[in-house]
Amino acid sequence: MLGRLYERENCSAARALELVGERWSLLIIRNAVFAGMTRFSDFERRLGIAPNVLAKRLEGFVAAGLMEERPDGYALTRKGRELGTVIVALTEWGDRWAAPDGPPILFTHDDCGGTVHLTTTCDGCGDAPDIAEIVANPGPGADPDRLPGRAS
Amino acid sequence: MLGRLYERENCSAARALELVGERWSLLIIRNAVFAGMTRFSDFERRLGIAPNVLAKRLEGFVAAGLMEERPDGYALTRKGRELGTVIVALTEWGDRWAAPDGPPILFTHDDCGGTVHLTTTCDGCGDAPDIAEIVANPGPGADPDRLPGRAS
DNA sequence: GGTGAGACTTGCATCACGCAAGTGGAATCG
DNA sequence: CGATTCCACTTGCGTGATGCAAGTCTCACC
Repeated sequence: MLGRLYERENCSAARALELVGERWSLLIIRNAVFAGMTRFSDFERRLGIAPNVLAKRLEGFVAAGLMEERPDGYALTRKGRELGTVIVALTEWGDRWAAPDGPPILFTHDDCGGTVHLTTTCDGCGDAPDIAEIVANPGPGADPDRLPGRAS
Repeated sequence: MLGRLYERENCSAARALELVGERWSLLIIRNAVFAGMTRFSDFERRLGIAPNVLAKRLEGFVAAGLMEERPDGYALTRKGRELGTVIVALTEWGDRWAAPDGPPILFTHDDCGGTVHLTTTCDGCGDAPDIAEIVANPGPGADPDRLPGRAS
């Protein structure tokens, strides 16, 4: 968890980054979600992360409800597991723009073995709008004094 | 750009985090993508970010090809704009798990005004698999010595 | 010319991360 | 049973990152 929060931000992405925006956090979550990792020494060895940093991250995940401490390690909660979507989004972006040798990792559907991608879906017309066609608007929890910018 | 890279990681998410994993980075990108922000002082004022940190971030984004410097400010490239998907993913996660007052921001389709969500799509069966049904496998750019974990 | 705004730069203090060594407990082996 | 190994951290310290405040330079406007 970030030492100094993004307090002026009325935005769920900022809330999310307050929990997982520190160095190593999303890589720990990635290993938990997609490699089924639970044990301290596995995270430490595989990531090459310092044990004091890892301990602090895991403690923060437990406090934030992303993980629970068990006798055999740290288990993701549903809250924590659903950060998998963020990992997939990062991976797909990285595949497209930062993977000169092609995608190192492919996400597949456990049931049928098909390749899984993220897509946008419009509830109105059913299209899959490009990012350039998506605009941000205030929602039910909006605080007019704390908008990220010209969200109009 | 992270001072110390995730060199042992053969994973596009890690490559992405090397570019945008620092404090403030994704919030800057968010404001650029969804609020059309380009000017230094707007980023600085709206985010409450220190000018030396902001200058360093923007310089890094230009070097990484996420933005281009223009007479009127910093313009996103396509590479930079497509990080919008990551912002949407973070926002949706935050809406679900960290927005007690409801979603502050709703993403809508510019054309029809419908609400936009991210969904998974399986290329094999057409379903929208839950995260728990998605597994990570080595892809074309995989280096067997540098896998995030039991990616099998 | 004076003023104000924008785009940064600089200097310094505090915090975050990395490294290495260490501790304590549990399990295994001879 | 003692020695060894492994695991889960903790501790102390140095380096790098961030935040704050003041500053400089340039440009536009009056």
